[in-house]
Amino acid sequence: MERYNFKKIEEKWQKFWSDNESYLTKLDKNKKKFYCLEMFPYPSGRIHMGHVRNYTIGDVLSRYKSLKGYNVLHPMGWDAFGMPAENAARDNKLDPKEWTNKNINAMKNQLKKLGLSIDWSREISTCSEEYYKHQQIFFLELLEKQLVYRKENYVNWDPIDETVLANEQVIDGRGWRSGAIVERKKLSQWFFNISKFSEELLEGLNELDNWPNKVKIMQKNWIGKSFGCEIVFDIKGDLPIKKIKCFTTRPDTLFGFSFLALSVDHELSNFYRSDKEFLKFKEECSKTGTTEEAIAVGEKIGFKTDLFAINPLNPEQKVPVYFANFVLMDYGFGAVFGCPAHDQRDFDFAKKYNLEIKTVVKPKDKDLDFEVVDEAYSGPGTLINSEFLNGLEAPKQSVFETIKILEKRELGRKKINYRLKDWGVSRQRYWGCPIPVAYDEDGNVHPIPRDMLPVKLPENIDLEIKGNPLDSQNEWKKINIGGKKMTRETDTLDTFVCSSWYYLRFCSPNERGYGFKKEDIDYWMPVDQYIGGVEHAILHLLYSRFFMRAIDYKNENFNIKEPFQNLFTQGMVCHETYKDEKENWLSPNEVEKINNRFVIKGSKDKFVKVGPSESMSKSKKNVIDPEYIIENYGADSVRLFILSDSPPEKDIQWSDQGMASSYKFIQKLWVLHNEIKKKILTEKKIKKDIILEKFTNQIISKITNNLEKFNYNVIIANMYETYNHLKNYIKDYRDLENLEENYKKILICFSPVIPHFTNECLENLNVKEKITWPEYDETLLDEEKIKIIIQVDGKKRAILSVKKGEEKDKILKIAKNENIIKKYLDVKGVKKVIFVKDRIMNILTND
RNA sequence: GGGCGAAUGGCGGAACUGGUAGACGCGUUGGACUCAAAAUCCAAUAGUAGCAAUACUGUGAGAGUUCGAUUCUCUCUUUGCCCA
Repeated sequence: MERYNFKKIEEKWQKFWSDNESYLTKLDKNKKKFYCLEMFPYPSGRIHMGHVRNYTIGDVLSRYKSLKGYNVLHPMGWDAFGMPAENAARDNKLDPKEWTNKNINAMKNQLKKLGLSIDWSREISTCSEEYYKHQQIFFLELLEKQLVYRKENYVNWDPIDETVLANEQVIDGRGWRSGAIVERKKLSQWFFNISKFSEELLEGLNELDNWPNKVKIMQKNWIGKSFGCEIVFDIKGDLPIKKIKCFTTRPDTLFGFSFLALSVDHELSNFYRSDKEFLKFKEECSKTGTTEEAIAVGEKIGFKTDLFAINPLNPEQKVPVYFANFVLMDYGFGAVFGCPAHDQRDFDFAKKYNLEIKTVVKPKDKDLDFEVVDEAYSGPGTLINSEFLNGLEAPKQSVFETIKILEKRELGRKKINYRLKDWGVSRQRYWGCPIPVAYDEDGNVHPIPRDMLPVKLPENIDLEIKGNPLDSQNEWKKINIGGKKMTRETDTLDTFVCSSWYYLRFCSPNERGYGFKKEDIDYWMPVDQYIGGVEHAILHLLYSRFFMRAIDYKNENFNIKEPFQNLFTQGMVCHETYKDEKENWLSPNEVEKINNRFVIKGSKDKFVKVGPSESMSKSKKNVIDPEYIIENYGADSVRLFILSDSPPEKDIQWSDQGMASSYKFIQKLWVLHNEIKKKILTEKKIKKDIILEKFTNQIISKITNNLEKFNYNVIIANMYETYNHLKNYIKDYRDLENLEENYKKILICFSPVIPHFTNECLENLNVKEKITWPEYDETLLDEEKIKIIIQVDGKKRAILSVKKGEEKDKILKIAKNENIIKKYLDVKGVKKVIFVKDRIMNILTND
């Protein structure tokens, strides 16, 4: 017998699948569809273990569903626009397009070596003109529906690179590349009006029964619906602004009002434009950063104006008006009323500027003279020191009642506020989808006519130039629309736009006129199972949910609101981290283990510091290259290992021993297969053995159920179990009539995980017909003899083997005769017997 | 600070609706094969006591519900993630 030659056999089947177009999918209304989608990769050039895990999980599901008779759509594409291409191109003087396409080819080959059941005829790449043309059409449609608009907005500006930075590119207030101190700059930007759908997106979460709860909670928090009140404050002072609007969730604490704080970007700031002190303060504020976290952690500072605000519930009270760094223009109206006693942020501010701290809510268990001293109290309680509001229950009753009073006196009104902001989609970069509009001489926006689409990216451009690369393309910028000279928009779209609709494109990848065909969408959508990393829990998933609604807004073309019916978020692949004595990261292949200690390979005595196991990342060098592993162990072994050690939703530790043992398992299976094959081909077929029949049924049942529940790690255990059992079984039995049939069923059960191996085995057994998922016979799952546990006073004392369904009295009689049970009963005597049929008998004594 | 989750042998992890805790894998130990090693195969492997049968303890800690709790409830500890 030959050793299992994974290289030869895996290549053979991959070629077979490709030559026979085994995974080509066609719309077939007579068949039930199953759309299995994994988040598509960024074409960095090499796949990593995270991809292996993600796509193996999806592939197991796709193969299973396909064997179950579903018409499975399992496509793959490339999230191909974005910064890395631009950076790589600039650093190596390459064309981003070439760089990207080269990477795509390399990664595609790597993915193919994993033996994935992907319909490659549907491959899409978001950087292809064919793809982004449709995206531009969607953009213009959204523009027509007024779901896209332009407004001025603050961005993180890198003054050295002359470019806009995303929040994650700002590290400690400096640009990640240039190291320049990042400034806040106002730019005119394009926005998608996602906030229009805040309520719908929130409501829609209720339909998503098969999404992980934590993802739904994250989205809910992100949308951040809060119930509160809009209050108008009268302003006293020398400025023409006499009223300021404010949003609050706690209008009931108005009697604790001691200052009014405004964002430095509030319209009132216009009156301080020439005030040097104010400008200095504003600059100070810009250093705090724009993230909410930076504001919460940072020191609260303010700039006092000469103005006073009047408490609407107590016109006698005048409080100072400040500009403060912790108030954001994006939230509410850029103005908050300060109630130091019941908000920690306001409390810190009041302490710093010596403002009054008046307690107006007391906890239930405190007296009326309760006073806030060291920290703000924001819990529930009863209103005090609040005149006509006294005694109300905070916050529920008091908020509600206060709003009623404010509304009655026309001082404010009930308002629901959402934290979700509109989605800024402008990026001042080259490698993205051009925004298909142009401006006339007066700056008016004109959509590019459909017949002039796509707006293609100019080629051979110089990326060394600072600033927005498209802005320097003077020739490209010129366009003539309807006889008028215009200038093109030079911003490109956020790459999240590309990934917000790719799942639709997979349904109609070759449709020319429009992004998709209705007929295809009606059949394939929604995605039945979406699989990807939890890091996309908020933005990508929320944007996709928005996009689906936006495309259908005012059209009502399809009834699907939610693109992803089921969501599964897989865990990360982790590995120990290593460092040398100079704190430099070391990769696993620079390290070896000698006498249980890690040393630098070949050095014998240069010890290595072993750090905690962390998610594989290039920066920590704790990566294992999938291609190397596939070369050495084969795709089936990697698939087996990546599923085996942990539940798919949890992180998995990479283990070389684990990987090796998966490889050995395939080899052992091959040995067993050859033994069984020999039996099938040479022995007589005269005995039908029920034990084998039952075992097979049990295994089918276990694997089927575990597949349905995503317990993929348990499936691997089931496979080992099957091997162990079969191996022992085969020794004692010969001339079996039902061996072939049962063994084939078992092979099919293994096939979603190790498809190359099982295909080879089935071919060995001359299987030519199309295989289908085996059914199991429920009646064969039951044993007629079962084990029943006998407890005395709740402690297990014996296990009896009895007929299934045996009656209580009979079992009790047998149990009482068991020496070990007798021992206990003789002394104490029986008080009560608890009996659950086929499960357990608990004998209680007179203790 | 808030929200959500997690905690089971030396390790990763199993355990259906409350009913034999530790499936399966790794590691470890012993044995077989071998001149030897690797590979492979066989066996043992939660802890304590015991030659053994067996007994006791045991699912982060403490309480509760129950004939019976890894599973349900409460409090606490540690830890992870998300938001602030």
